[in-house]
Amino acid sequence: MSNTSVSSIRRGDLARATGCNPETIRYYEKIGIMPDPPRSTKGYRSYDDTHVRRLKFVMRSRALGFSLEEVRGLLGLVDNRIQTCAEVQAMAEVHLGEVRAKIADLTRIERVLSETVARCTGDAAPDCAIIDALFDA
Amino acid sequence: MSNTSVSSIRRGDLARATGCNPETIRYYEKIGIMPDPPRSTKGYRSYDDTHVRRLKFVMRSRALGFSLEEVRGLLGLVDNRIQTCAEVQAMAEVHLGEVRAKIADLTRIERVLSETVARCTGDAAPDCAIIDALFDA
DNA sequence: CTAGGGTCTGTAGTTGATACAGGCTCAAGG
DNA sequence: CCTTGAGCCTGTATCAACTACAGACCCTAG
Repeated sequence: MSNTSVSSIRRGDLARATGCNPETIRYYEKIGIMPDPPRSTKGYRSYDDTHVRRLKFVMRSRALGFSLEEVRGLLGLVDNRIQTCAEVQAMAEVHLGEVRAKIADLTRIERVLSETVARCTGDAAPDCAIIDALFDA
Repeated sequence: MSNTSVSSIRRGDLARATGCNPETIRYYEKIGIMPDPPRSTKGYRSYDDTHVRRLKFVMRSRALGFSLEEVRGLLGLVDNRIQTCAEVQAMAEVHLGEVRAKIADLTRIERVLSETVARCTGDAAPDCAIIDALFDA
C-alpha cells in the first residue's frame, strides 16, 4: 500500500519539477549528461524520481559554476564508476581556484572601471573621459 | 624630416603590435568593429597607426569586460557619430553594475564551494561530502 | 631553386544552451 | 463527436567571441 508508484512524468513535468528549461533537458540527453529516458508507446519521454534527482544535481552543480564536463566528472562518482572521492575533491579545488581567479579579475576590472566612470563629467561634449582613458591607458 | 611615414604593416605585424590573435583581427573586420583595410596589389591587408590605436582601444575595452556590442557603442563616439558622452557614461555605469553583480554571484559561489570542499575527507571511500552536498542542498 | 613562413579565402568547431519549423498526439470543452 | 489548444516529437539554426583548420597563393633567404 506504500506510495512507491514510480509515477511516470513527461518532459514538461520534469522541467517544472526542477526549474529546468525543457529544451535544456533534451540537450543534456543529447550530450549524455542525462540518460536517454524510456519512451511511451507513442515515443513520449517518460521520467521518474531518479531523473528529477539527477537533474537537480546537475543544476546545483551548474549553479556553482561547474562546467558540463566537470559535471560529467562529478556524475562519474555518482554513477559509481570512474571517479574517486579524492579526485572529486581535487576537481572541486581546481574549480574553486578558478572561481577565486575570476573574482580577482572582476575586482580589478571593477576598480579601473569605477575610477574611469568617476572621471566622466557626463555632459554632451565630444570629449569623453571614458573614451580618453580607453585610448591612453 | 619628421617620422610621419605611414608605415604600412601586415596582419601579423598588427597582431604582434597589439597582442591580438591574427584571426581575431579578421573576425573584427568581418563584424565591422575594425574597418576593412586597404589591400596591396596582391590582396594583402595593409594597416597603419590608426589601426594599431583602434585595435588597442578595442582590446582594452574587452579587457574591461565590455561586450563587442558595447565596444561598438563606444566606437560610436570615437567615430564621432552616434553616441554622446552622456550615453557612453550611462553604458559604462550599466556595465559596472553587471560587473558588480558578477562579483557578488561568484563570491556567493566561492563561499558555498569552499564550505563544501572543507567538509570533504578526501579518502577513497564511495561516500563523498561534495557529492552529498550537491544532492541534498 | 626550393623550403619555410606568412598570407589569403571560406568554413567548422567551441560552450551551454535557446528557439524555431513542421508534424503528431492528447485531453477538455462545446 | 469534433475542435482547439497545449504539449510533445525531430532536426536544425542561432547566440557570443573567438579559434582553427584546409587548400591555395606569394615572397624571401639560403
